[in-house]
Amino acid sequence: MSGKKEDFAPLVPGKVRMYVCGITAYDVCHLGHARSAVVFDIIKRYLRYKGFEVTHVRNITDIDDKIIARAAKENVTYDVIAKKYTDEYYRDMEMLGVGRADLEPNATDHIREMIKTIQGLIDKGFAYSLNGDVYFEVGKLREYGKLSKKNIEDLVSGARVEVNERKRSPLDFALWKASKEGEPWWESPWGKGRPGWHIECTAMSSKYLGDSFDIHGGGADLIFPHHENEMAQSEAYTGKPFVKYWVHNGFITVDKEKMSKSLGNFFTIKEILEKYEPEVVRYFLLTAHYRSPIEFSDVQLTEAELSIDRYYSTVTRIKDFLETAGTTEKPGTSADLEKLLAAFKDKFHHAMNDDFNTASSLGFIFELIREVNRFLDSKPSGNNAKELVIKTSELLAGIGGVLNIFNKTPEEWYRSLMKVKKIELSEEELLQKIAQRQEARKAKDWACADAVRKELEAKGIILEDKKDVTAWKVKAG
RNA sequence: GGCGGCGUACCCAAGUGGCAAGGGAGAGGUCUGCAAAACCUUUAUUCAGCGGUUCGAAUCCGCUCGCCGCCUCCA
Repeated sequence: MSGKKEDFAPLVPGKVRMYVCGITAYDVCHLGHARSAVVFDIIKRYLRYKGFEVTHVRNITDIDDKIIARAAKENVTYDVIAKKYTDEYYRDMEMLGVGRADLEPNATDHIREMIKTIQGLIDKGFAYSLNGDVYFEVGKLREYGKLSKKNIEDLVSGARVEVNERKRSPLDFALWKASKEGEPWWESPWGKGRPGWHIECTAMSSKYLGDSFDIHGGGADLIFPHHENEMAQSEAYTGKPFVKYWVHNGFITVDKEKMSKSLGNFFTIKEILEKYEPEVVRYFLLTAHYRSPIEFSDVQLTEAELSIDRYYSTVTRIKDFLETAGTTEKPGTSADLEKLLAAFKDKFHHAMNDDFNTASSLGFIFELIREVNRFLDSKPSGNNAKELVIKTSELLAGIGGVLNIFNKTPEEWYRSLMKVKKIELSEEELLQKIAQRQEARKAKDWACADAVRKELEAKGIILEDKKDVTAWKVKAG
């Protein structure tokens, strides 16, 4: 609310109530929707990891102008559209590792609550009805504009709002809209109609989280008018502060411009997942701070893929070491690794405590990766060395668990890459080629061995010769 | 016009008062039959520019330039 970072202290100690604006189910989701979902998924996971009991509500708007328009165009009822795109949404989210919210209410299941809130606002003098519509009277709320830091005069003078002559002010916004011919409707004290955009969040958040709660989130483009109006309604209705911390994520940009439906410069999640592994997309979204804009490009996604590959390569190396390390105690150069291991969790917590700095956290992960690689390069052996390496891999997995990345085995990662890169080669064929090459290598027929490697490389497969075996992986990037 | 944000190496990016994380790319090296991976060295005496505050600023203040967002549906 202050527009600054503040120390976090929930209204009820140990419990966090969080409401995040979900989607309007009228079309498939693009990467911008994914960012918002991933950001709040991380916030929830981290708060839980820190021991808070989190109640997360994420609504789905299943009735609004765009849904109605789409339904009319496809000649189906609005609920068919809403259902279809809600299902698509869940499919996308699951791919990206975004968990379900605790409560995922639909607007149309809460018409009664909304009507009650609207009636209350009328009774308190904050709203008025007009030919079956009901409007919130912005001028009645002195603090209107405090979230988006706008004042009413500026808004009025700059108003590009379509003027409805009968509204008392052009800024007054609809709580209830009378239905036109052929539109879906619900019975109300003001006649047949449907709810305005903002009222569902007011009604549903108070139903599930109470009049005041801790965190309200959504994309930065929702600050005005949506969240401003939502807060106006809620505070006018309850007389209590609505939300303690507003959290808004920044945009995805394409050529520096906001990715959006209206500009048409968007990429759907589905499209992107045809070219990139889901984990790559999630990782990419964590490489910049959640409030910063993040530029979408193939270069960025490719770099994310390379980073993840570096992680899994190291995991493989760790696994090999644990399987083959001898029992003779040989310490290796472990000082730097031990130092970092000791400090690692604090560093991670510090970064995440500071407004969920995932980019910084990822940096620490790669510092640790380098240190463990250095340690392994020093050819240690024995149980102490193993323990250090085990501790490292547990730490890495633990952090990965909080961010919900790095949770595959390297084999799963490479299989997944094979699929997404459409490499037409079965694992069986691949192993056959490798065996063939091993024969050649045994016979020191280097030309033949190199030919096989070259052949596979052309298909996107990299071979790595180890002590007695040859491992394969998919070329990242 | 009002409000808000951003500008850090070749690219991405963290850092918001005490000698500039991390990833990618480039160059050289170690290792290897050759590779790959990994590691090492190297690439910002400097953080858009100009002033100011301070023992000390990328970090605070002021101005200038450039880019973007919101003010209308939008994650």
